[in-house]
Amino acid sequence: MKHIAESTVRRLSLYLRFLEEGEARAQDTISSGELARLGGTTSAQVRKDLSFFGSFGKRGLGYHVKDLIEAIREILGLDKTWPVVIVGAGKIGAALAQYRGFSSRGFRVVGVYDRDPARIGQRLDGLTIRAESELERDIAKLKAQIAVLCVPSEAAQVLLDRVTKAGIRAVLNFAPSPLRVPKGVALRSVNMATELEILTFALTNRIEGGPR
Amino acid sequence: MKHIAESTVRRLSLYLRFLEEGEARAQDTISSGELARLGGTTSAQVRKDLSFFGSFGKRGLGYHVKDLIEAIREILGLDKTWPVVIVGAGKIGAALAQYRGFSSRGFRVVGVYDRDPARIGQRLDGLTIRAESELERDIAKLKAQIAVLCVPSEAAQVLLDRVTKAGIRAVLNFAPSPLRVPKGVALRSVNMATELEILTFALTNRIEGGPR
DNA sequence: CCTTGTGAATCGTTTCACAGCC
DNA sequence: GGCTGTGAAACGATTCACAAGG
Repeated sequence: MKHIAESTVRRLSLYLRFLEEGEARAQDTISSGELARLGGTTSAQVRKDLSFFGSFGKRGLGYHVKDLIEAIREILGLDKTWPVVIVGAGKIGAALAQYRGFSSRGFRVVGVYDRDPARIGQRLDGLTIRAESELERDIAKLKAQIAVLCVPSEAAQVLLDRVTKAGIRAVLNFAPSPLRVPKGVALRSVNMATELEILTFALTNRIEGGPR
Repeated sequence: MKHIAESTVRRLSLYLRFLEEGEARAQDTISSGELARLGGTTSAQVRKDLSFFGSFGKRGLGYHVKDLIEAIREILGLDKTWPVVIVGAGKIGAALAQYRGFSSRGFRVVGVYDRDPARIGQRLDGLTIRAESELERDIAKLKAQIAVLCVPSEAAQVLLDRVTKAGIRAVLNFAPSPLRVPKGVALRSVNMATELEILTFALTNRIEGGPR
């Protein structure tokens, strides 16, 4: 398959949200123009994004909402439930472990891990915080392929190496340090300070910060 | 000034981090090649990024670490302290209110707000959670220009409208719904589910793409 | 008419390559 | 010799515009 830009995938995720809202309102079909208006893009962009993966629409009519939802779910790999482990049960890790937005979209947090004995054994929304030493065994047992890293910078690379050796193939990192991943492992990093800095750049340069 | 790409600003934020690490190790100068290696990009990219804003290097030598730190801080608007208000003191809002990565980089959380009477008055790391009704008065009094939105989707647009009317000019949004901002207000949204979906897309579509 | 799907054109970003300076 | 700064070339993403189908 051709290479797909990250921006395309991000927009597909957005379209999916609008489609689900449409489905909830019993909307039957939707045009590329309407999706574009909702998503702040152009109809040509919507059609191009979808056309990478197939022909889902009907000329003169638009896209059938339910069919397109199913198609995009399959494209994004959301047609199954993904077990996710959260590494680090500090403030951010604990918040994410209880975040409803994950479970409502095909992700299931199956484990939360920390090295601090004071935290191990505490309960978070139906999950018990476990010792970091259990990570390897649990990842194998639970067949988890996705990890969310919420540990301090100093620990991030070591833990990333450990979880990828144990079978994790995708990592969402919240530590504010750049990480190296083995080939074949997907990595995304969210750096809160960088996000704020993009805003202060916009403020000091009086530029508009576009939607992401 | 010419339009600067978001990717450029993001890289500047990254370079700044490496430069600060270099400064801590008493490193005097750094080349574009070294910055590139650290940041996973190319030396030409580093030089191009910097050249949008001026000539900071010396040919044959590289960049003086301290000077470049100062220059990038000024470019990003980090040469002053920005008061930030956090709207919504749920799990994510509370975690961010206590996040050390903000305060260590020129951001000062000056207020945390919630509408839930059970939360109002609770203390978070030296701050007292205040009533959402105080937002307008406090934003004016504290001259805050940046808000971090950590409220449920349904409330996000209403609160965004309120804070922008009160003087906020940049918003970092964690609610998973698209928002509209008035002209002249910068907005960035971080959607945790979308980040995970980009990862599941990568996992699902790893057809070709090299040996493992 | 309406709207999709898509080659072609445009626009923006990254990489190349080298002149200029330390 | 080493490294920056920068036009030019290459690459990639978005927008245009239109043929084709409901």
